[in-house]
Amino acid sequence: MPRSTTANSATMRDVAERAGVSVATVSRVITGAAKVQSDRRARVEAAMHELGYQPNHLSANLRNQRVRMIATVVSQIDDPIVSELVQAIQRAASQADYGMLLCTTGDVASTEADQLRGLARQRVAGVVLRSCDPAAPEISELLDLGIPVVALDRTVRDRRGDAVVIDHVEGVRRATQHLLEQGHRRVGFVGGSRDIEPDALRLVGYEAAMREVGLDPITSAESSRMGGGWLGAAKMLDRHRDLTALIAGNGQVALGVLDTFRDRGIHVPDDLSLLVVDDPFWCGLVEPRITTFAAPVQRVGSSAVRLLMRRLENPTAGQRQVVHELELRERRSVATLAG
Amino acid sequence: MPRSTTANSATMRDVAERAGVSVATVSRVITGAAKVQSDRRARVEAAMHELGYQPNHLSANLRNQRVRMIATVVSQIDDPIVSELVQAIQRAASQADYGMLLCTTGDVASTEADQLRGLARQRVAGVVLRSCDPAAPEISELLDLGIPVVALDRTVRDRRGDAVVIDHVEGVRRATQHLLEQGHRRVGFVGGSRDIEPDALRLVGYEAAMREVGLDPITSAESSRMGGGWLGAAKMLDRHRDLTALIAGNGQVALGVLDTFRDRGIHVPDDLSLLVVDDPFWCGLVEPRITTFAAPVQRVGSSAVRLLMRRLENPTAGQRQVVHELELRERRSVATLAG
DNA sequence: CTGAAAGCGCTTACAG
DNA sequence: CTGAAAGCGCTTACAG
Repeated sequence: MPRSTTANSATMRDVAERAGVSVATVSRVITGAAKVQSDRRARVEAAMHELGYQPNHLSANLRNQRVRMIATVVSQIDDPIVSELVQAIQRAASQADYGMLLCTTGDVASTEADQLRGLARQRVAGVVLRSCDPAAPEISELLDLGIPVVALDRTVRDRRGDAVVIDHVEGVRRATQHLLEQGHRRVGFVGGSRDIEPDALRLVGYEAAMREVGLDPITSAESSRMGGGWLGAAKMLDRHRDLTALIAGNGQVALGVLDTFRDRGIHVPDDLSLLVVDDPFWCGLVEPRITTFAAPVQRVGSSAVRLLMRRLENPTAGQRQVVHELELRERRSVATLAG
Repeated sequence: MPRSTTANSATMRDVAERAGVSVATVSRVITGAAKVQSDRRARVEAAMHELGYQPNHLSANLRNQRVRMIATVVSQIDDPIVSELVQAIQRAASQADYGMLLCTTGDVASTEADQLRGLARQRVAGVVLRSCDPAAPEISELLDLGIPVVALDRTVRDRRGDAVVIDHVEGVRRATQHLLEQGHRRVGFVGGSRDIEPDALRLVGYEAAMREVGLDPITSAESSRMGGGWLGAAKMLDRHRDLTALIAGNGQVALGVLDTFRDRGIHVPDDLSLLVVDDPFWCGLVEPRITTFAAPVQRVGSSAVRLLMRRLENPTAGQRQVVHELELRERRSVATLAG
């Protein structure tokens, strides 16, 4: 008869009694942390089976002062790029035998702070943070508790954490150069909000490339969502009728840009060339397939988990930063202009 | 000087000492579970602040025998429908002050079993399960432990759990009727795999609607992914040259169907009408915008969390099932045939 | 290799 | 309203 107070749930103690061994031995069998005589091991395994024993990690967590879970904090996941990223993180975590807690912030700093505070209380093993508030004190509190934080794609002020960096400036610089090489001169950049770090950096990369060849940048930065792309493209096309190519600063904005194109009956690439930064799945499926410059999202996600796991194993390891570059995925949305 | 053994982390005991009260009082202040004299309360709050105290849920979890986390188990999230669903679940959980653990199974039964076993060990508060193996014994083990399981969109054999059901049969029956009402007779259904419950049910709904009016069903069920739609549509178009409309059985399959259309230069809706079951965001954005029949995904997600919360509050409540219907979102991909 | 025992940091019945 | 104490179910140094 189990003595456990939790309804119909055997404990290690029940198993130990049934197998005629100590709870220490049962624990050793389960964790595999130490050798146990094979006949005792067999008795323990039989007892576990007979009792339908399910280990209770709650107590192990307390004892070990850690949960085998990492947290991923992002704005929202109903953006194909983000869900691809989260998926990659989840897979990598799962392979390392860690669960993944998903937190969304809607890019609202106070929500992010709430989430981070909750993660501290839960003592998650680590957090992958695509932050909207680099200076949040909650980040430091996590670090103070010994919970590693990996900054993903967005800087964090507290420099104790590792980081996965995407080189947006250089990537978009090269993206712009790609258009210039195809003979385009009047190239506009419909970007996301300047308040969002990667979007701001992309704008910088574009401007750099244009200025390097003595051209005036033509930019818009309404918002990082679809509506911003729609509005930005509309205004830009009104003001600059001689544009031959547009760069959409991210996947959401690109959807809006395409909407504007449709409103006006603009055909890609005959009327206007289009290059998208980021490569959501639909860019490879629409007609015409869209040329993109994109980070290797899967690898970005697994890098983050790798950094986290490394620090979990060695909390005092030197601070590390992994940089990923954007890569050209050439498709059919960019026309080559005659000399 | 804190006595805690965990590095630089104050415990309730440290707070109690500093405030000159018992740990019980500190606990009462934090949980708000009982009244505390206001001056003592103030002392406790001051002490917490001075020590930078962060409550440690690990111990509370053990004591309470539950974590304030629910788990969501789905195949993968890089499908817009699934990420929308997961997002909705995450939001609803967050509003109820629960965290959300995300598990993906790739629709592989053994992976799902592993995940469920892990959730049992972690003693999550509840699980929202879009299962690929209705008969998995791990589901019963969760229920045995008193962990509520809500079956989402896919049946679970163990009938102790609540369920959120989507009425695919009736929905697709009506979708098919919608096409018939527009004058179509030769309507094909490019569905997902018959091994996946919702896809199988959708096929049934289509066949029912066709037979009701004395028409022969024309179906394909290659796989539930994009490739299945591509192949299925190609074969079907080869064999049935007189088709006037196609139904794509889910969003992934629809992408493949569109690929086939592009390969063959088929224009929607002039050459062929298209109706998609499910409404991933891109259906409202492509040209022409695609008419769909879809479940209210947000509400499906929040229903699941509501059922879970209800059962958490009252574990012995009667078993409940919430049914959602597919709704028509009429756009421009279906032509009306004369006659 | 094995067991008795301490302890992880909370919460809550119990007594006052 | 408050405190002392038990206990949640494990893991692991310690002694043998």
